[in-house]
Amino acid sequence: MTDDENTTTAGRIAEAIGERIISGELQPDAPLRQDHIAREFNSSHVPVREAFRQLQAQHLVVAVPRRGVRVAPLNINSVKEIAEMRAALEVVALRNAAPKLTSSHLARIELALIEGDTAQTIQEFEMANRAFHHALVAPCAMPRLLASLDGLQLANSRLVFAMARSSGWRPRSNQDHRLILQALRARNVDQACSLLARHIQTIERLALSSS
Amino acid sequence: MTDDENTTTAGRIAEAIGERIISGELQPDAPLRQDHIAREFNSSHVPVREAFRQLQAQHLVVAVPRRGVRVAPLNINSVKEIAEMRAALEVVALRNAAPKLTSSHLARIELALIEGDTAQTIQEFEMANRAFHHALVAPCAMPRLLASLDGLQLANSRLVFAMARSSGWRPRSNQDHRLILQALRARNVDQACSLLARHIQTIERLALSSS
DNA sequence: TCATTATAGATTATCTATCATAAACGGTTG
DNA sequence: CAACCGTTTATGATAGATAATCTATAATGA
Repeated sequence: MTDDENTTTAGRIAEAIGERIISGELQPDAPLRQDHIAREFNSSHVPVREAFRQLQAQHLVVAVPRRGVRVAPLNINSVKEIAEMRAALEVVALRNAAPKLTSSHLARIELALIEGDTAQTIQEFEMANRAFHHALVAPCAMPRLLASLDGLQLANSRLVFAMARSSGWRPRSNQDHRLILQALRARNVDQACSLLARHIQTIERLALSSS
Repeated sequence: MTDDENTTTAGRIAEAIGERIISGELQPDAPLRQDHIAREFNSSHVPVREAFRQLQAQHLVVAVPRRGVRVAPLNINSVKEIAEMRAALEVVALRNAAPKLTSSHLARIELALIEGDTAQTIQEFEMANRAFHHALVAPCAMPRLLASLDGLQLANSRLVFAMARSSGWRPRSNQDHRLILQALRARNVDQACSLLARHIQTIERLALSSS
C-alpha cells in the first residue's frame, strides 16, 4: 500500500505498531514498552527506538523523555484540524494533478470507487477510500505534499475506526466520489476541486454530529 | 526558538545537524556517517540513528537502507511545492487564529516585523521572518497544523539560505508583512488571508525568477 | 484515625561499549 | 567487461551502567 519494501527491522516494527494504533487495537494513551516490543519482534531495543521516532513523526505516538512512549490521544478537536488540513492540501494537490491526469489514472480512480461500493467491512471501505483519494492526487508529483496527505489520511482512518467502534458510525461518501470523478472526466477542474473540498468538510460535519 | 529543552542526546544531535543543513553548512547530498557524528558528539551510534529518523521525518535527510543517510537534495521544484503548501496551510491557520487574536498577540507580531526591519544579516532577517509567520498563526491552537507549518518554514529557510549563497538573492517582504498586520488590526480577516496567500506566492515567484 | 510525606525496591528509559553480519564501494586482475 | 577481494559502513545484538519514574510500604503530623 504505502510504497517501500521496509527491508529494515525498524521500518517493519513501525509499520506493525502503526497499523495497530490506526485500527484501534492499541488504545489511546496505552504505554508502549520498548523491551516488550523488542521481545515480540525478536529484536533488540535499538530498532524499536528508531520505530518510535518514526511513529512520533506521524503523530501516532507521543514521547516524553525518560518516561517512554504512549499511543497518541484522540481528541475531538483533531477531527476538525485534520479535515481542514486535508481540504486545503488535497485541493492544491488535485489542481496540480488534474492537468496530468491520463485515462489510465482515471481508470485507477474508478477502480477504487468500485471497490468502495463492494466493500463489506468498514476496514475494506476505508482502504478503498484511501485508495480513491490517493489516486486522485498522486499524479501531481509533489512528494512532500503527498507524504503529508498520506499522514493525514492515516490519522483520518484512525478517527473513522474509533468512531465506528464507539458509535457504529459509518461513512457514506461514494456519491461524492462519483461526482468528483465525473467533473474530472468533463475536464472541469474548478468544480472537481470545490466538490472535493466540500466532500472533506462534509465528512467532518457528519463525524462531529454523530459524537 | 522551537520549544522543547531537548534533554535527550538524540534530540540534541538532530537539532545540531538540522541547523547545519538549513544554514547550508552541510551541502545537499553530503553523506552523514553515523560513527563520525557519534564521535563528534561523544555518543554512541544509537542516538545518532534516532536523530537520523527525526531528520528524515523533517525531509532534511534521505535514507536508503544499507547505504546510509545523505543530506536531502535541493531541487527547484520543491520551491513551488513548499510555497503552495505554505500558502494553503497558513491561510487555514490564520483564519482560525484571527478570532482569537488579542492585542498582546498583535504586539508580538509587530515586534517580529520591527526585528525584520532592523535585521543586518540574512540570518537575522530570516529569523525575524520565521517569528512573524509563527506569531501570525500560533493562536489558532491546532498543534498538528502548526507542526507542519514549522517544518515548511524550516524548509523554506533552507531554500532562502541556499539562494542567498548562490546568487546573492535577498528577500524583501516587510511591506507585505506590514499590510497583513494592518488588515488584522482592522479586523478584516478576508483581506489579511488573501494578502498572506499572495505574499507567499510572490516570494516563490521572486525566487524562481532569480535562479 | 486519616491524610500526607518519606523511603526503599522494582521497573524502565536512555545510553555506552563491543561485537557480528552483511551490503556496498574501490580497486585489481583475468 | 566481468569476477574477485579487501575495506568501509550500516545494521543490529548483547551486556551492562546510570538515572529517572513508579509503586508500595512505612513514618509522620494534624
